[in-house]
Amino acid sequence: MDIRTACLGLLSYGEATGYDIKQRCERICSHFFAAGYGSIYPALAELAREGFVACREEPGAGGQPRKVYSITPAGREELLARLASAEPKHRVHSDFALLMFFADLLPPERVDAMIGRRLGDIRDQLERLLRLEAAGRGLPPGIAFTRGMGIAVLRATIDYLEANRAGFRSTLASRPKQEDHSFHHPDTGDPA
Amino acid sequence: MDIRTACLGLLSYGEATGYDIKQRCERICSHFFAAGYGSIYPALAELAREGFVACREEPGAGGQPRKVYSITPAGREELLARLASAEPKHRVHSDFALLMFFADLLPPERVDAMIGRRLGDIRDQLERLLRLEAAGRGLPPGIAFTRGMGIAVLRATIDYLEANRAGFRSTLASRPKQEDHSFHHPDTGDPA
DNA sequence: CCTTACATGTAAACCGTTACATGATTGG
DNA sequence: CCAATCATGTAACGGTTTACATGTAAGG
Repeated sequence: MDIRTACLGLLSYGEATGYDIKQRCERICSHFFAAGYGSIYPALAELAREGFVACREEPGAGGQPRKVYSITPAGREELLARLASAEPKHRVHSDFALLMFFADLLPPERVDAMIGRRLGDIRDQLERLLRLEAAGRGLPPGIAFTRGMGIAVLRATIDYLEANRAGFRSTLASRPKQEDHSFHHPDTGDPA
Repeated sequence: MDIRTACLGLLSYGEATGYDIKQRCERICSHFFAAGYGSIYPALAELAREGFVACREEPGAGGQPRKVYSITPAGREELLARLASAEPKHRVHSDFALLMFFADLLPPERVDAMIGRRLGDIRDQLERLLRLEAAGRGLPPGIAFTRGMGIAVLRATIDYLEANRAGFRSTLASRPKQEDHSFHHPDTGDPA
């Protein structure tokens, strides 16, 4: 699903500026979706060109004009169509995991430090999601569902990292460099 | 981290053809990294040009030549340098979650069906990771660590989905369409 | 006979991220 | 005075996906 659809969807929850959309994303769906201004503004401009959103100009804080976008009936229809034809893909791209994957090529302290930093990031994300309920009572069902899913995954990750950090570190320390642990011949897995 | 580095890393575990690399990826790190042939082959060609991998041609099954790549000492050095300077980013892009996020715009049966399909995918992935240990005894520490992390996250997701599927469905059914659940005025969260 | 697995590669299209460019206001 | 917040946008670059192009061998 592209960013245009996501913006349209976010706008189905109420009008917003490009800036607002980014903030909303970060607050409520940063655990499975991210977008930068460089994607959002052009997306909004195109949606406006296509008539799926309307734009109203307002003087914002400081006298500079701000563009408040709202979804149009045509936009709602389009959103429904796009959601109906979207495939529910799911992909994770984790350099953190990749680095852990090659951990025996790195100094154990660095690996441990990375785990520490990652734990910090995850805890921040988790707190953000927990705060979300405290503030917005009676969240829309979709938002509550994805929030719960995020919390479950984040907690599981924290638990795993905390439970295995020390053991991983000592395993790495006791086996300084990547010795020849076979991984090529039987190609790890199938009967072949 | 780009695909070139990832290929170099995979080759640090033993020589392989482009085809092998893709299979390995799918078997052991598909839960946090993916690459298609269209990325792998050019990556390998460039690494060879730079002298980080060596290429040996062999007659493969069927008489067609296959190119077996192996990492060179220069490649090992380069890999170390790249891993040392890599930032441990982590990003999830989930259209599945996005669709759940906008669930009240979709027919409840479709939402439920998507959850069912997703559960199937996750269970397949989980099984693949579980099989990995049964086959390759004594996995390298990094691989064992990321495998464990994947299993933990996958299990947590399955548990969440199973526990909340029915409730989500009935919530959606009892509230047919996106009524005006405010999400704009207090902007969900902070004191502003 | 047909499909799956093995095997390699190119080119174009599509998308998104990053960096750049600008500017006012508020609070420390 | 400096940093942060609010606010909008463009352009270049980098990266991946998809489609195209080709061919053998084994198994059902």
